[in-house]
Parts: sequence; structure tokens; C-alpha cells
Amino acid sequence: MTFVNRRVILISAKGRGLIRAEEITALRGLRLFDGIAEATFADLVAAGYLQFFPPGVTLIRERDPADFLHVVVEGTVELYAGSGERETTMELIRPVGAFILAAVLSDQIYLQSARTLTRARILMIPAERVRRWMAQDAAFMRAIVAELARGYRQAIKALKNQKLRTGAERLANWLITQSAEQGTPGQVNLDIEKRVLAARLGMTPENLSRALASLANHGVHTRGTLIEIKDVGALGGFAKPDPLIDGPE
Amino acid sequence: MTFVNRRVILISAKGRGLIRAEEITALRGLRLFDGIAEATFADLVAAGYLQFFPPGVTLIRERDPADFLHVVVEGTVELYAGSGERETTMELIRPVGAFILAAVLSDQIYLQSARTLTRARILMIPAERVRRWMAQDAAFMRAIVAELARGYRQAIKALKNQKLRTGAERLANWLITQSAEQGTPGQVNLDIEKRVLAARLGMTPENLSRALASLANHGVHTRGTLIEIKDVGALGGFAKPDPLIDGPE
DNA sequence: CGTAAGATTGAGTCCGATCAAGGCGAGTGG
DNA sequence: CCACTCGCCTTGATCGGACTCAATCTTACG
Repeated sequence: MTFVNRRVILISAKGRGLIRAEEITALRGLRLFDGIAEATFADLVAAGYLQFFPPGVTLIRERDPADFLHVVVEGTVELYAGSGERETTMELIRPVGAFILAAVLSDQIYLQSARTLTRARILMIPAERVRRWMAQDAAFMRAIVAELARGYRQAIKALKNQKLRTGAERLANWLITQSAEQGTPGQVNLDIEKRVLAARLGMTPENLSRALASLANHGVHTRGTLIEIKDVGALGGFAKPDPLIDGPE
Repeated sequence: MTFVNRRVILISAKGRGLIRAEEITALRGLRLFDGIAEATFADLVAAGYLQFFPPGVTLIRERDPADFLHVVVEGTVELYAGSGERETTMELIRPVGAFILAAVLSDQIYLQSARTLTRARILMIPAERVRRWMAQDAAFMRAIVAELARGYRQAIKALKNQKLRTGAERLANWLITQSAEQGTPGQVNLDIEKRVLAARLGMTPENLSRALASLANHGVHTRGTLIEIKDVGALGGFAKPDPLIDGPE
């Protein structure tokens, strides 16, 4: 486990790299910045530190005070949490997504840790700045409310997913959702390691293997990093997808 | 399962009873109304329907559009959710608490159902009114942000509780938290049925019985509706309470 | 009292975790 | 170019937690 002292990184952060035009566009596309004043957006981005991190770096640790809002511009970040000996993955964040907004807003400690899974480009905006603009720009406040509500509902869905389904069912539904998102109806391409997927689905790697094997009965066949779904309808019969759990919104 | 058509209730809601002075005070104490203008508060309450419900009444059903913000003034309300055959308890709401704020704000459908466990007094505020005041009263918007963030973090905690602990551990931690909240260090008084507690802790009634029995090893003895903890410290050794899961905030 | 609902206890089963061993594959160094 | 090696994935065996089904006990209440 590679822990990195954030403050040290910041001090040495001359590599506060320039932001490319298309990245600005992508950032603007963030729900969190939807409709806010140009000046607000510009200042938030200008106040932020944008930098690359290698894979496996711990960006924040639960229990630390929330002093930055993090936005994933490139790469994949894993949110996880532990208690005692145990540890579990809470969520995977991909571009362009912000994480742990709630802690930043109420000026509290993080409930989750975050680490990079791949090389990743992260924009870090000082929490104080976020709070200040929230008070000054009503549109920003509205966007924050919307984003908070969205995150809240997503957490509720995750809880339902965990409590109401078996591992195999979670996997099956993930496959259905994923194939739709990738725009490839009959197949899913794994862009993360299976161990990570297992954690994300709340099971061990061994169990994921077995779950995948058992889904063969429902027309799921995996060849390397590619998973093929013979009949999405049949798989749906087993998975019983539920928009109140799997829905995007 | 007793389902009640909400619209019918509303039409027949002449019993839109008066609000007692101490209830007004209690409502004002709601975090959601913290610091908002008197006029805002008065209008929200005036626009609301306050009424009694007998135990076992379904107040809202998942999948229905969110047209009211509900506030529990008296009694206990259970939030629950289902998918397919299965059903699980998500949260218990006691006075004075609001529920399902997120759905109301983003004008979406409920992800959870709610039913009264006891006779309960509920204030229902039209969602549209909440959204309107949110746009007009900055302090109200701030309170909403704070309350949303709180709910969000609570959901994250619930997810951690569920994923990182066994049933017996959840019970032990619940006992510790509860004894503190009740202000009775060495004991906990059950004010809900054990079956409800079991659901709330994410287990079956049978399992709760066994878990309680197994906690006898750690000095927990139950007599009827009263649970005694011989040595809170010893129980803590087993439960390993974690402020990032059990903390009030 | 008598009944019914809730609570406990026991037996069997399932799901998922753990432990241990073996296979596959990508990257490295000879 | 091949052999080695180190991760990762898979497979098997076992164990523990939790659910189900069924029977009994307790309690509240008519």
C-alpha cells in the first residue's frame, strides 16, 4: 500500500500543468458546473491544482479533513473504506467525475479513501474556495444541490444493490448496464482488472470467477478481457434488472 | 401489506389539524429549517398537511413521483425498499426528521417506500413549494445543502456498516450507540419490536435472537424489552465501534 | 383462560470467504 | 528466441455466516 503525503505533493507541485482546451470543455460538462457563471468556473479551475499521479497512489485517506474537492480528469480512481482489518470498495470514479463533495461542503472529515488505479489526472480545488463560491453564485449552489442529490440517490441504490441481491445477480446486472453504456449490445469489454471488478461488486476475486462461470448457464461466455452475452434478454431474466437500482439517474 | 392511496387521503384531509405551539418549536429545530426566514418557515408549514396515520400505513411507494416532502412529527416511520421478491429496511425515521429530500429536490421518483410503524403524525409539504422556496431563500438553500450532505454521508455509513461488519457486530455497535443516545450507559430499552430491529440491522428475526444470545459472552443480557450491558468497554472490544460508521454526524 | 402474534431454538442449506494449489500470460533477462 | 518469473486468474476444499423451515415457548390481550 503506497501512501503519499499530500502536502508534500502540493508543495512540489510546480507541475501545475496547463489545462488543454478540450479538458476545459470536458470540465464544463461536469454536472457540478452546469449553468454556473463563467467567472465562477474560471476562478474555481484557476484555483485548482491539476496534476498527474501514477497508479496506486492514495489521494485521500478517510478521517482526514476535507480540504480539496477532487475531480478526475483522466484515469480511474477507486473510493474505498475500511474498518478494523476489513476493507471494501465503495465506488469507481471515471472522467469527468467529482468525488466526496459532501465532506467538502460541510467541512468535515472524509468517510472514504481514494487511490488511483491507473495513471490519472486530477484537478484539486481548495474546499474553502468551493464553499465561498457556493455562497456567492446561486447557480453554483443549485448545481451543488443537484449533484449532492444525485450522489445521495446513488448511495441508496448501492445499498439496495448490496442488500437485495446475491453476488451473481450484481454481476449480471453490471454486465447488462455495462454493455448498454459501451454501446455494444452483445458484449462487454473489461477495462479494469477482474480483482477490481470483484471489489466493486462486493465480492472476492474467487467468487467473481465462480459467478462468471455460473452465468454460462445464462449465455455469458468470457474470453480474456472480452465478455460475450449470447442473449441479453435471457440474462435479464436471471438478473431482473431494476431501474430503481441500476438506473443511470 | 396495507396500501393506502395517498390522493384519497388528501382529499378527505379535513383533519388538517392545528399545529401545537411545541410542535412548531420542534419543527423549527429541524436542521432543514435552520436559520431560514420566518416567512419561509411559516409558508412551508402553512402549505403542509399535518395528519395522523394509524400504524402499518404505507405513506409512499418507491417508483411514485415525489410530490411531497414528509416530516415525521410524532411516531416512527420505516423506510424500506424491495426488488423482485426481496425486501429490506433502509432506515427508521423518528421525530423530528424529514425523509426522502433528494427525490423531492430533483423532482424524481422515490427510491424507497415508507410506512408507519406506530401511530404517527406526519407533515407533508408539497414538493413544488419546497423547490420554490429553495430558489428564493438562500438560507433555506444552504440548510438543504447541509441536510443533503448529512443524508448522503449517512447513506455511505450505512453501506460501510453493511459491507464491513457481521450481523452480530452491527448489533453490538447499535447497542453501544443506543445506550449512549438514551442516556442510560449500562442499558438499552427497546422501543421497537425485535423483528423491526432485525430488519433495521439487516438480518432476520431468528438471527437477531442468536446474535443477542451470542453477545452474552460479552456481558449482554436481555430481559424482555430491556437489554443490559454489563461492561460497555468489553462490548466495545468486540464491536470495535468506528466514528466513521457509527458517528452521529 | 384462550388465542394469536412475536420470540426463541434447532436442523438443514445456501452463499460467500478463506486457504491452498495450479494455470495462464505478459514482461524481463539471458 | 527462449526460459523464467511474477501477477493475476482460476479451481478445489473447507469453513463460517446467514437464511429458511419447522417446532416450541412467551407474552399481550381479549
